[in-house]
Amino acid sequence: MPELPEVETIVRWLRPLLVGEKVLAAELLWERTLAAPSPSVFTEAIRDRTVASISRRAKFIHFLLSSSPTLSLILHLRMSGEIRLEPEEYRPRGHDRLLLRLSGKKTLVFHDPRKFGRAWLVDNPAVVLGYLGPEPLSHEFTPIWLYEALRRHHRPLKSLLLDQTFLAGLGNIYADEALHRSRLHPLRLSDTISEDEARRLHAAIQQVLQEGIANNGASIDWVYRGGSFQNHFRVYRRTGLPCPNCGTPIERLILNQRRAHFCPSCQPRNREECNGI
DNA sequence: CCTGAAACCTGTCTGC
DNA sequence: TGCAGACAGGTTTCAG
Repeated sequence: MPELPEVETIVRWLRPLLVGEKVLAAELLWERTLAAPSPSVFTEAIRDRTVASISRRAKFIHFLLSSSPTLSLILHLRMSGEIRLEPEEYRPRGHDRLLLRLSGKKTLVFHDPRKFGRAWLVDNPAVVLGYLGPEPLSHEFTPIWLYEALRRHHRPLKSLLLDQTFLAGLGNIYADEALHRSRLHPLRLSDTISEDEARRLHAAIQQVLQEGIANNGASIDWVYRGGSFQNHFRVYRRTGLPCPNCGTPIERLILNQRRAHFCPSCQPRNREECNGI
C-alpha cells in the first residue's frame, strides 16, 4: 500500500499522539508478521518501554523506545498494512496482526489483510534500515548525485527508481508520476541520461513526493484512507485516458512484474537511447 | 550485476 | 447471480 508520502502522513499523525506513551503489553496475532526476534522475546522486551520518538525512513516507521539502551520497533506496511488507534478495551478483529496496549488508554493496531507487513524489534536500527539508498527529500539527494548514480548503472530508469538500495521510498505510483513529469520513458536506460535530464528527474521526484505529502498521500481502492493525491495522478492507473499535457492516450507496459504507465508522446523512447532492450 | 518468475497473502473487481 | 481469473500501493528468493 503505502509509499513514502503515505508513511510520512501516518508518522506525522502518530507522533504527537504516541510519543511519551508506555507500552503496557503486546499481543501478536499472526506470528509471521514479526520478523525478529521470537514472539516470546519480543513481548517480554517491549513491555514497559516508553516511546521516545517516531520517525520515517523510506517506507519504514521507526519507533525509538527508551530507556537505555534503546530498542527500535520498526514496521513496514507493505501492500495492505495500516495502523489504527483504538480504545484500551479494544478486542482484536479479523486481519489484525499485532496490538500494542499503551498507557493513556490507547491500543495501537497493526491491521494487515494480506499478511505481507512486517515488524522488527532490534537494538540497532541499521540492521533493518542499513541497506537503503538515500532519502529523496534529504540534502544528500542532489541533481549531481542522481546524475552520477544513474550513470553507474545500465538499467531501465523505472527499475532503478523502484530499487530501494538505489533511492529509498518511491513505489509504483510516485515512480510513474515522477517519470511523466520529467518526460522520461520508464524503459530509458539510466546511463544514457544527460545532466539536464537528471536534473529534471530529480526535480520531478521531489515535486511528486512533496505534493503527495501535502495531499496526505494517495487513497485507492479500500486500502489507506484520507489521502487525496489520487486526484492529481497524471498517468498512474490512467491507461487509455488522455495525457493532461498533450491529450495522447496513456499507455502501460509491464516492467519488473509491475505496471508502468506513461504518455508515449511526452515520454518518447528513441532507438538510440533504448539500445539493447 | 541484472532480469524474470515465483512466492508470500487476501480482497475486490471484471467479464463471461 | 455465480464463478473463474485478473489484479492490487511491496519485497525476497532463486534460477539463468
